[in-house]
Amino acid sequence: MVRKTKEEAEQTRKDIIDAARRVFHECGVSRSSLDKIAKAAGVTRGAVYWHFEDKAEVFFAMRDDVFAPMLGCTDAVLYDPVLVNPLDAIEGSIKEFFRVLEHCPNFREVFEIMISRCEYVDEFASVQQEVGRPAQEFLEKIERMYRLAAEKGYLRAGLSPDAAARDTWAFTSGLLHLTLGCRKGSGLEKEIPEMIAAHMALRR
Amino acid sequence: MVRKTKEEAEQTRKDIIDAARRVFHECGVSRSSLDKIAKAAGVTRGAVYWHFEDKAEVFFAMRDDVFAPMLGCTDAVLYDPVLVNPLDAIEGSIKEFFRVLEHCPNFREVFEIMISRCEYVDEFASVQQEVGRPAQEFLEKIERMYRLAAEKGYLRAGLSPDAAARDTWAFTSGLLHLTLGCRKGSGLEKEIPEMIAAHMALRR
DNA sequence: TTATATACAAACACGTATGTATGTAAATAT
DNA sequence: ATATTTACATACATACGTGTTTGTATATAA
Repeated sequence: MVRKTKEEAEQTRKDIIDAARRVFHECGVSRSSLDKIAKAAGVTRGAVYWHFEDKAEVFFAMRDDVFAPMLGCTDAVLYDPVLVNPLDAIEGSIKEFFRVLEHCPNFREVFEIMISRCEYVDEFASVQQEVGRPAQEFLEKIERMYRLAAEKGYLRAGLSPDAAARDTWAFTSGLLHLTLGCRKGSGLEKEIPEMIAAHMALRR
Repeated sequence: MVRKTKEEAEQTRKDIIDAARRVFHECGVSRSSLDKIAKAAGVTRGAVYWHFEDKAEVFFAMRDDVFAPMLGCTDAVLYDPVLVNPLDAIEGSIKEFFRVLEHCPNFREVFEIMISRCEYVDEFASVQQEVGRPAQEFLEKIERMYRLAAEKGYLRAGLSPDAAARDTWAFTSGLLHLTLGCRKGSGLEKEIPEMIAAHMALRR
């Protein structure tokens, strides 16, 4: 049998994305040939070329699958109305981010691919810009939260909300890279929540 | 003429490393064929294979060329006896790191290659571990400096030196990735010194 | 019910990267 | 002065990845 129903076809599309994530993670993006991916998904390159233009499009599909849900998770905490102190919201959302990263292998794999298994040149150069946008948005979100915290009197006296935001921004980025990159498997994950708590304690 | 003197041969070796840095930076490591590198250096692949085993060895040679000098630069400030306050030493050495990064294109290119133009799999998987060691050493160095600062009474009361060190560690890593990665060319470089100053001010 | 579009598999053509083997002129050792 | 390395350039064989084309059985539309 060759022809599949629409639902079956949609499933193979998902299978390909799933396989791509595994192969990208194991071989790196450039060494992941479409044939490897196809075989990992139990199909041939024909199926891959049917569903996607080329490897870059597979990559983008894989990324989009986890990026939006991840933002949803953290924003849910960041804007949780139960948290009256914006500093609690910031701390909670950053903790939530790393909690998801640790417990959801799919998310973790995609982030690891993007951080240390992909070369940002040519058709992937744009990825860096696209990663830059969420990073920029994160900065703007916590800037607003810090300003709110300052208005409500929760921010330590004498602290500039914008400076605090940029510091937290760099801290979070560094923590992400350290935990997924060079310090992977060093037990750093266990210390992350207290590092975040200590970071926030500095500005309370 | 084919045969060169020892000095000339050493020069072509350096030429190859120099060309490799440029090509790696432009094309990414995986798409940098040895032929591209050879042509950029004005030689053929024969010369490259004479001086190096394979591409990985070229990569490691290129990296070693800048890593040691960079550590020397930052340590010189970190252990400068003129700076009696260890917090000044920490602030100075981090600022020095980013100053060198901004003003020395060679260093900058190598760091950009390692951060966003190389896939850490297979023969390059070790690179991540090797990058992890300097990162670990940096953490230990500033831990000692923060403890010293605490002993001397320069550290803000109630602050744990180790927690402060880990926070600074993540902050520095994040700043590096943000300035070389997704936020490149966004004018972030100008703000770096004041971000570092603000970061350190939090613990004085 | 027949026609057509779909969802792939299989085959083809092409370029490109790699490692190695061979050739060679000049530097260096003897 | 001759022999032997050295420092490459050139040529060869092989493998691999890509994009495209063709074939085809079946789902779906008409």
